[in-house]
Amino acid sequence: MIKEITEKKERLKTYMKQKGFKSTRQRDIIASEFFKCEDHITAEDLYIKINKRHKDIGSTTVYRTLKLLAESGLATARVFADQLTRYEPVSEDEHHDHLICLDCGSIIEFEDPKLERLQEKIASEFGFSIVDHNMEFYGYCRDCKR
Amino acid sequence: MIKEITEKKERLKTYMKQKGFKSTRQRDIIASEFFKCEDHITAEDLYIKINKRHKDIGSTTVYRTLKLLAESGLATARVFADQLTRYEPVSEDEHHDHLICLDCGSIIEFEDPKLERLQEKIASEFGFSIVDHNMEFYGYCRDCKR
DNA sequence: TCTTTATTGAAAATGAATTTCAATTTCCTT
DNA sequence: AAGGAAATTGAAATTCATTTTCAATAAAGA
Ligand SMILES: [Mn+2]
Ligand SMILES: [Mn+2]
Ligand SMILES: [Zn+2]
Ligand SMILES: [Zn+2]
Repeated sequence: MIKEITEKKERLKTYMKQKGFKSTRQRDIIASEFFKCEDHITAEDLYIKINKRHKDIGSTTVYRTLKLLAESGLATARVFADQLTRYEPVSEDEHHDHLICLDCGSIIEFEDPKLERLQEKIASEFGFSIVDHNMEFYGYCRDCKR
Repeated sequence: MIKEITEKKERLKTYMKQKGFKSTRQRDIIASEFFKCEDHITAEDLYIKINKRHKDIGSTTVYRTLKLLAESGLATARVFADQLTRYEPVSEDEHHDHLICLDCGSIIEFEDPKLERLQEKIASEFGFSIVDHNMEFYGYCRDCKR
């Protein structure tokens, strides 16, 4: 197990203790599996992965644990055009947005300070203060466009 | 009835004829009500409005008609953070994005060519060609922030 | 008017996500 | 180590928006 994962699991443990939540075998397995799998996974897909080795862990618990991870700040929930809730590990509090390929489904992450600044500027013109935003581009990735 | 609405209903009729769809009393009433009501309405809310005067029109038909309007290009479907599908009339093919107040729920529309250009630039850096995008800001409007 | 075909509304189905609940587990406190 | 309060679990039930099904009805073209 990679150091980074151990670290995240430690943070989860701390969060749970602080909240009076209990550490369980299920949460441990689900969190580990989540941290080492690809980004933007749905609860259902993570459940399918976990269910191969752990027949006794129910999908309800996977849903619940992903929610817990999001609350603890270790994961972020996102909803793209297919309307499914997807989770990704939080990468050192660095914000990013997404390019989503309509053909192969691949997701490219990017981060652009200029864009963020422009957003702030636009919002301020309306006297609006941004708490959060949601931005995705849909189209075709390099490989999928001809 | 305003001229603009009559015009839109004419366009709908043309679209339906071209597709072999039939003009019905229900579609006429639903489209009229939709075109004259506030933007970003859900099927359910439009149904509630219509149901006051037209007890015989079912919600299923409202769902279906809004979908038809979107297909015909007269409406756009949008999904914001509450995960409900909302519809708004298409305004002379002018694209816009949204500022959504987390307190009062008001929605401010804006349009910024600079932002659009920046988006294209970012996408092209990844060899990605944008077909569509989705961008909303969540926060507090002028009235709701203190 | 006749006839084909689309449309309608009610009810049932869908599917992701949440809730319920009895049984089990965790983790304090003795 | 044992006891016990409180949280957690998995299965099943429930929710809620939306879609599908289907028999009855309505539209439109001949
Ligand atoms: Mn991401
Ligand atoms: Mn709008
Ligand atoms: Zn692709
Ligand atoms: Zn407000």
